[in-house]
Amino acid sequence: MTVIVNEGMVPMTDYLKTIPLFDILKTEDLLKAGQYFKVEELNGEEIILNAGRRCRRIYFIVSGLVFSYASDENEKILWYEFEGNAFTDINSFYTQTPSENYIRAGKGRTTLLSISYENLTELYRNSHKWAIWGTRFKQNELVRLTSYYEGLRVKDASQRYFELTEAYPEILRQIPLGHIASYLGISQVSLSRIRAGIQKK
Amino acid sequence: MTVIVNEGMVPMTDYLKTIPLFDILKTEDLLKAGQYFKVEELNGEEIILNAGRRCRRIYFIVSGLVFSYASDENEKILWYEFEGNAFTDINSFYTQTPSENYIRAGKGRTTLLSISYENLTELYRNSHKWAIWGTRFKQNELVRLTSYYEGLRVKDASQRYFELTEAYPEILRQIPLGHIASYLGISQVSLSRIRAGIQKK
DNA sequence: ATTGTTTTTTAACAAATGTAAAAAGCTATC
DNA sequence: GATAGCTTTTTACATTTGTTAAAAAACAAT
Repeated sequence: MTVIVNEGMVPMTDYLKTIPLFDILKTEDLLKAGQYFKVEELNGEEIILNAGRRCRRIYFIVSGLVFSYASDENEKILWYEFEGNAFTDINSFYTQTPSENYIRAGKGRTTLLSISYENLTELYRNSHKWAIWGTRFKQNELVRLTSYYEGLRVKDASQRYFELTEAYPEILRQIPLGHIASYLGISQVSLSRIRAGIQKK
Repeated sequence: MTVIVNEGMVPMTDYLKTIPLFDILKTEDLLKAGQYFKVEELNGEEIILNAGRRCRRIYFIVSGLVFSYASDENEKILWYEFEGNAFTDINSFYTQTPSENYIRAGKGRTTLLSISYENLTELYRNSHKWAIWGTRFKQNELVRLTSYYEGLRVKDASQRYFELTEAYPEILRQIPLGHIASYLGISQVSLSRIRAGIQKK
């Protein structure tokens, strides 16, 4: 059950300031944008976006985690995202067309900030500062995407697994191994083999 | 040998107008930016970026084609880019750190527009219009990257090969099959098998 | 504790893919 | 048109990886 929290009680800028991505903006810029953002809280593994529907919003994870998976029979995990980062279905959101993927919250409590495509575009049009933020933000997204996907091409699965466990040791313990395997682009059996150290080196 | 052509002879706006990506900008905006861009012409398979060096510029392909490959022993092809599109080493360019990959021009003649990271950032700072263009441009890049890489995860190699040959039939004939195989994420032998129709379906 | 449920590992097998090397096909040049 | 050099296909083999199924382990709950 989606719950929209703290309407007008906690200032929106307080929420925005919890997200490092907004660090380059001044308080006055955040104030200008506050009206466009929404806070919501999810409990359990709720679906945030259904395949076939247009993704209307981009989300910023205040706490918890979120993942997306393909709508084919394998339901392959496409992306996992953690606290402090942004999340959306890139294709659906930026082209405003129906999505081929699902987005779901992880177990436990998840707190999200979000803004609609229309409002974000409007923000860029109305504020030079926010437009510059937009170029910076999307640069970061490009770098993150590219790092992940080039890694998928250049590194082998066990290397990627060990990098992942080093980067997010605690978070990974909350995620079923089947999902991690899928995220790494391998089967759960292969991941078990890697974990067992059967893999050379 | 890199040749910088047409210094001051053909107005830069004429070059910029050949790139569809700049369509949303008015002539006055293009004029404002003309001084920042450079035109160059390459003959043969010249190296545009060496691994280990910082990628200083983002390129727009007026004609010809360009590709990047990893600096590991396999020299895996990471990306092919065609006429009308932008090209850079995303990690190196947007973080201004040394690159792990090479960028090279394809065979034949290649004409490129380019702008440095510093000048691009400056353009965003000086012009709200260009900053908005920047958000739009990077959105497109995000969508293109995501489409390609999600395809890599969800579709099998033969499906991707046939999609590629449908999209760029003439261009593919100029590219050695080893490169195409690498781009598709498979070995050249596997690609030969696909082409021979050994593959089921 | 014991039972039931879920997650993870193991085992056995089949299928796909890569590697290396040889063969065939092209292109260009003398 | 013969030779050399390059690209592509084929062959044979080894390895990896996925699939299915079952066993084991871990976790919850009564």
